[in-house]
Amino acid sequence: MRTQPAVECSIQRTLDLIGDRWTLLILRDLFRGVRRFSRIQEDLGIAKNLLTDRLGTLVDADIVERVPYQDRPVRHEYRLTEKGRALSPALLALMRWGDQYVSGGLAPTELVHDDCGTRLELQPWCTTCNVPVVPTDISSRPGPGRHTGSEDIRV
Amino acid sequence: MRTQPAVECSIQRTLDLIGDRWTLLILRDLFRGVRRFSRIQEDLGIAKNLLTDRLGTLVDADIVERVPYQDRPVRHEYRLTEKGRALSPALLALMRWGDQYVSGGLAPTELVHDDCGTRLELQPWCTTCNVPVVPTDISSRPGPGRHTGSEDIRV
DNA sequence: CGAGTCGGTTGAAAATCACAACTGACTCAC
DNA sequence: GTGAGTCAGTTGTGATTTTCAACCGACTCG
Repeated sequence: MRTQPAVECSIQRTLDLIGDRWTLLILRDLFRGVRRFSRIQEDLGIAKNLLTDRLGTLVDADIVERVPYQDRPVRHEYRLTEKGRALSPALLALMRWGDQYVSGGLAPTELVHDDCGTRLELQPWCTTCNVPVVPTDISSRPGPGRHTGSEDIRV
Repeated sequence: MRTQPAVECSIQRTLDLIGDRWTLLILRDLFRGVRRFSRIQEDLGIAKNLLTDRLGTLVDADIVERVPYQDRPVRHEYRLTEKGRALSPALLALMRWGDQYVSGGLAPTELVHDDCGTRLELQPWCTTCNVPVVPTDISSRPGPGRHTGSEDIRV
């Protein structure tokens, strides 16, 4: 268990929720359309009791919802909520990093823009200048949710 | 330990490397400029033996490098390599998600574009159409690194 | 009726983690 | 030159988590 109190950082808060060894993998399966307990379990090789526990946590956090897909016997599947779907940029960023640095630049799966078929990149975007922004052009500042004098992040 | 063989997915490969409870938090500290063993240790509240282990893994994976910052006694600090710095979009995406859904829309820390001060968003970008792309406009296809018939990802 | 499926629960063994104590190389104050 | 302090760890032990296998209940299908 974490001994420190939660710091004023959304990365920490996020990882406290979904940052364990299995949760992001479960979410990836849900994005892929693998929504049933047994399918996820065999796809990931996760222990059943852990999958029960992790899905419960995700449902409690409103990232995933449990919806019945049949009666007699009633059985449920797990679907991403809007909050869960909002994690797609994070998953995509992890995937693109893995493509470049773990899979040797050869993506096992590419994501493409429906309209034109172009392979998608993921980068910070400035909505004012309407240009992509590289890490060296980024600064940080305290936001409206800042309560204490914690340090800034440089990316 | 994972019982399944690594599947053809860069998310899984990435999470096998950095997807444990502490590693992304350590990387966040390195992005923030917290680079010394004892500073990271007290900032995160991680056990020292675990921090030793995680930093070793990151150095082995060439995500972080161990560089001396003084002699007598020689001491080292940990710096992100280019491979490590390339994780910034993933950290940023997790941070933005946390801002919106865990910190109640109030970001403790905002990232801004140096040139204009606009708060940064992170979204998939189509370099051909020169427009941001929403999840519903994304498709997936097997990429050059695909070896087996694994399933596609929908984000 | 018997076998099979799905979505779990339970219990025990194995792995991992947290915490405290200790170490080595060195500095700095006295 | 002794004593306290710092930094970056290592080691040992007990607590927590994870894994693995077995079992269960509700139901369907043959």
